[in-house]
Amino acid sequence: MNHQALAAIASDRRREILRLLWQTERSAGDLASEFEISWPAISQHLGILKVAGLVRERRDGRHRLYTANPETVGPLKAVLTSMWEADLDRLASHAEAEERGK
Amino acid sequence: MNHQALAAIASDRRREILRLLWQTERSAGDLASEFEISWPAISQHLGILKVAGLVRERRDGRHRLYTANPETVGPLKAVLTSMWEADLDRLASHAEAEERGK
DNA sequence: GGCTTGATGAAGTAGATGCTTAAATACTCC
DNA sequence: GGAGTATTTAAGCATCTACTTCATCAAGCC
Repeated sequence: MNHQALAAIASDRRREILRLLWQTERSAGDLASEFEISWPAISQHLGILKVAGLVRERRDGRHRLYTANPETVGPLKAVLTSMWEADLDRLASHAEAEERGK
Repeated sequence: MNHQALAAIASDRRREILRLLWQTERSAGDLASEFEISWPAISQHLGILKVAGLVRERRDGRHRLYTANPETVGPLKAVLTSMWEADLDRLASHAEAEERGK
């Protein structure tokens, strides 16, 4: 565990990315299509996660495939899992509020 | 565990504060004397830690005494301990570098 | 080679963060 | 109640962060 890893998972966006990459390997573009922000933004987050050692990159033709690194993410699993649940709750209540606000 | 807690411990300074408060109860001023930054800066960090639920405040006369909240810090203990070690290592190597640089 | 697709790099910007100093509040003691 | 001490609040500033758009690079296809 290092500072960069902690800073990396302190960001909502990067936790979302990490959650997807924990489940399955994905290309940067595939990943970007899940979010409403630009490709370069995703690319920047991936760079931060990579420097922190939380994700691994593998090249396959013109794709770069990313996965969560079990070695480094493993020890954080408990924290991340509880955060992911909190994220989902938060998203749900946000959606409800939007609904009410209409 | 909530977002605020994670953001709170992502800061080097706040982890240092939390480390001191994990060991013993301290007043804000006592705490401030351990650092080279101003009292208000410490107060602001304490406010963030308090909102995150990581520290508790108790008033005693004209002092306000702070402690780490075992309920919320407990689950983070593993992460924090490893970070505290990393912090100490980092400080040590920083000091060495300073020494060499003279 | 030249075009297309997948992805990163570079430069700029708005908003958040960490600090500062100065002013205000809360409590005690006389 | 007035003075002094402990601490927070307010306002302002510099730096950092997350994002944007535009430019560039790398690999495969014809």
